[in-house]
Amino acid sequence: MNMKQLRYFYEIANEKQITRAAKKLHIAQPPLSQSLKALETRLGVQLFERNGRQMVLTEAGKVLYEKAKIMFQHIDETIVEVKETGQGMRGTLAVGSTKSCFSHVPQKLKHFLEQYPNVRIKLIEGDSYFLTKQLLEREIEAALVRLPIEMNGFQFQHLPPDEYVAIVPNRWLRDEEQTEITIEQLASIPLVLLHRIRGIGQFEIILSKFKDMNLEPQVICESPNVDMLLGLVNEGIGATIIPKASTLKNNVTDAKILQLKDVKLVSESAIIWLENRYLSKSATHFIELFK
Amino acid sequence: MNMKQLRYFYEIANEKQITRAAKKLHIAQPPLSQSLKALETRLGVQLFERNGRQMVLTEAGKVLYEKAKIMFQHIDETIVEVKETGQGMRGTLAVGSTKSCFSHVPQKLKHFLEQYPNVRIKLIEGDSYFLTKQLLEREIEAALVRLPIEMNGFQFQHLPPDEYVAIVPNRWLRDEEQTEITIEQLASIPLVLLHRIRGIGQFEIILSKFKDMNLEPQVICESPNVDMLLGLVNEGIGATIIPKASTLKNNVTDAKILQLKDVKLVSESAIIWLENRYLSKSATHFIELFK
DNA sequence: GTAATCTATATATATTATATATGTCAGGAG
DNA sequence: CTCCTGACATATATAATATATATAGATTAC
Repeated sequence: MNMKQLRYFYEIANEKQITRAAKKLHIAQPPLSQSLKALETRLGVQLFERNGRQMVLTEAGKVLYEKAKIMFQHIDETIVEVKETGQGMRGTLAVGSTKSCFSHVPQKLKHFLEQYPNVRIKLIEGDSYFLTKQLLEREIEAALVRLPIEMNGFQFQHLPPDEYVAIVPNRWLRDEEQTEITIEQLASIPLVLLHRIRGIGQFEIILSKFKDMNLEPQVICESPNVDMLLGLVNEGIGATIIPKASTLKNNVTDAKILQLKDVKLVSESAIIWLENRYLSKSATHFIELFK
Repeated sequence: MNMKQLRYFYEIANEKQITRAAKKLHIAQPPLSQSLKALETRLGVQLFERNGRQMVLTEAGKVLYEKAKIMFQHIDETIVEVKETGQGMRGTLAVGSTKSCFSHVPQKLKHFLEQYPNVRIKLIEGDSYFLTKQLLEREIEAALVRLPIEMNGFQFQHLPPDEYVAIVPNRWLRDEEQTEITIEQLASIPLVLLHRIRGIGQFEIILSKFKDMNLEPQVICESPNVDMLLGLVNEGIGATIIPKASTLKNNVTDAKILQLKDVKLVSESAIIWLENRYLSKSATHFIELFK
């Protein structure tokens, strides 16, 4: 079925006259007569009664008229939805974040949803390796990860730098008011550290700091999961060194957050996405928020 | 929006490749590329990601794909419904009948509905004048009426002829076994007779029979409504002369149906419809049953 | 009965859709 | 790494379709 023919038919039905409909449609009358005839021939059905100069819908014509009305509505809706989706005003945006970067997410997400209330967010969590794999498989469009990572094929936008802090169980603290700790002191406490499953990352950077000072830390546990580490710390099993933003409101309970005194250890994180690939407007808008 | 473009888009989405879609659509590849581009331009939205040789739907493309699927279904349904309505397989058929002709209706209607189960019948009742008016106003497409009527502008099909009978209350009957009555006898009984609101009809024909025999009937009441007449007869107020088919199963209770002995009085009735006007296929089918 | 007005038809023209030929780019084999 | 294959994109030519103009036929109003 041809949309133009259908719209012409619809206008004739509204105007009950071919000539008047033609004027409304800004075309001449003969092509409109022909168009109607062509439609009737294709459907094998008479759509109008022609009594002299009166054009009255037949039963079949009435059916088509009602159906056409619905169809036009549907088309209009479709156009709006498709356009809005294309402009990132609507649809689903899938993004990922490592646990240690998640602290950046809530605020940005809030701003994003204020601006684009019809966009639905799909959030997934995982380590950098998993997230880059998800990116390549197009399961997500952007991911927040800790640097360094292998950046080949990705574009990125740095997040605000994030100082490392030590989380030390109360039993190793000298006094209540302590706010700092040295690397040397940390070397004497059992450590549980972040370590991604594969590739180099923060783990190696932290160890190098000890090595620079000829210290040998007691690493008793490593895990890619910040929550697990903090669980161990809260149990008093050991201390950890993590980016400050990884400490959320309620995940440090029986330990204290201390600044590193004699070293400047900064964690770089970034939002990354695939290079030279289609990026949805929603994703573009989301990434924009981090600039 | 253009249906052809939409169907092309849909096929590309299915085949995930323009070349393959073009083969399925029996067109060359370049016009298909152009068609897609034109659609994207018109919507102002990218519908596919083109990564090398891969064609993957964008978010907006997915939206359009799903909407298109629904739209095609709707179109298919519409075509079937419109065609069926045009062929009289579906829709509403409005017909009218006088009360006195109604006895013809139930059986025919049964046959009709067996053959066209998706057609809905709208039945109205009224006198000939009302029904012809309804025909001219296109409220009904056919009507069963008693003849004679003014046939200008109508086509008709005769119904089986119908003998007049007398309905006489028990109090005027000589014996239980009586099955006939003469005009002369009827002239001595008060009569309640059918008489349409305007125009000539059966009333005049019946009176002429009395006049032919130099008899003066005692017409105490006339009405266009058979049921009213029979109500009066059943109350013993008078006798009546009506076509036999007007007596239904349960509307003659305290009176007896007697044949007219010395005159042959036959009522002609017909199904009538507008001449030189569009007649729906349903109506055509219905009228066909009376041939 | 005649003028006015509407639909239908015939033919010409403009627009659009499609085909052919060719260019460009990405991915895979040697 | 280079060449080859296969896919999409572009340019141009041709076919199909839609539209316009002119005109005939038909019906209503005066």
